[in-house]
Amino acid sequence: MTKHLPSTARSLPIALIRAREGIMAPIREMLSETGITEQQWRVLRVLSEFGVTDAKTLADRSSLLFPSLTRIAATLRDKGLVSQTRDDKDRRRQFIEITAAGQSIIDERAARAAEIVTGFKATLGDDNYETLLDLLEMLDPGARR
Amino acid sequence: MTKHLPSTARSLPIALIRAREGIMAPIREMLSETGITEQQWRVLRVLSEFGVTDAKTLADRSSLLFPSLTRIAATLRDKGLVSQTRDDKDRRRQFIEITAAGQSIIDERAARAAEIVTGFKATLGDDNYETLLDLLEMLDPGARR
DNA sequence: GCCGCTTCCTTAACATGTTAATTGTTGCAA
DNA sequence: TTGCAACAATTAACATGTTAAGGAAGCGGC
Repeated sequence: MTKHLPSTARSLPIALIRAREGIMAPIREMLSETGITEQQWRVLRVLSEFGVTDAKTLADRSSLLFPSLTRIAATLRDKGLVSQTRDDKDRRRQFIEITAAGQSIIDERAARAAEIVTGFKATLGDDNYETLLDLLEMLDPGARR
Repeated sequence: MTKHLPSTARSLPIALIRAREGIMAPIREMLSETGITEQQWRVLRVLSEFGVTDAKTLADRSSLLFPSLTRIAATLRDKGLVSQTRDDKDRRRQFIEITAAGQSIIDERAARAAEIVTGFKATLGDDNYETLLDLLEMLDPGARR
């Protein structure tokens, strides 16, 4: 008996990519004027929400692989948007903190970003929006216990 | 009145990334033994489903940007998995076709790939699976009319 | 202390994502 | 036919994704 692959039009990986493309387009447009990338924005968002964070936790919360975070942190540090400090108790570890300049970038765009989110909620409907988040969470290996 | 950003835990872009991560992990594992990447697999899938395809259409159906497709096509050609031919009527255009060797890679993994899809359907439930695809499609700018 | 193991982080190497500039063709209009 | 806009594809430059290897610091047993 043969198993058939789903048509690419109903392929979950492809659907996820396309949805992400649709979501990110307006966000990238918003960020284009700031000179920071989508991932850098994500890191700043997490730092703004949680405060000082060690690198491992930051990578996890930002959904970034460690090598990516290393590069992004260096870029953000060079731009003066975050600061890095070593943990004196465990000198392998590193803490990362958002600077005032970094926080400004978040603050100046928070309203616009919230508008974009509102737009998508309107597109899907509030109920569907929550349903979608729930279903996506079921596919997240980090969220399944 | 201030608009607040959603907590990163309920952020749609981040949820999409994490879901994609969960979906792709077993697929990447399956592909690791073949030496082809997830995107190369996607291109081969589309070519297998639609037959000879011009580059522009192929990029669209594979959800790849043109520069990425250029590189991937070159890689696949070097591996002997696709062939490229110029359009004689319009020498700007290019047709791409899967080779027998390329088709073999699809055929040999189709059953395993179908199993993986079945697994996710089981995780979500069939109804939720279809709901998820529908919701994702609503976010795809290419699918909205 | 020494050894080996683990953990946190960095580097390296290659593939892709993203935007912009460039090349080669085509089609059309002055 | 010449000139130019539009189009297909490539190339370039930089950032990130992904995997593997490497380096530095802690940890435990001897």
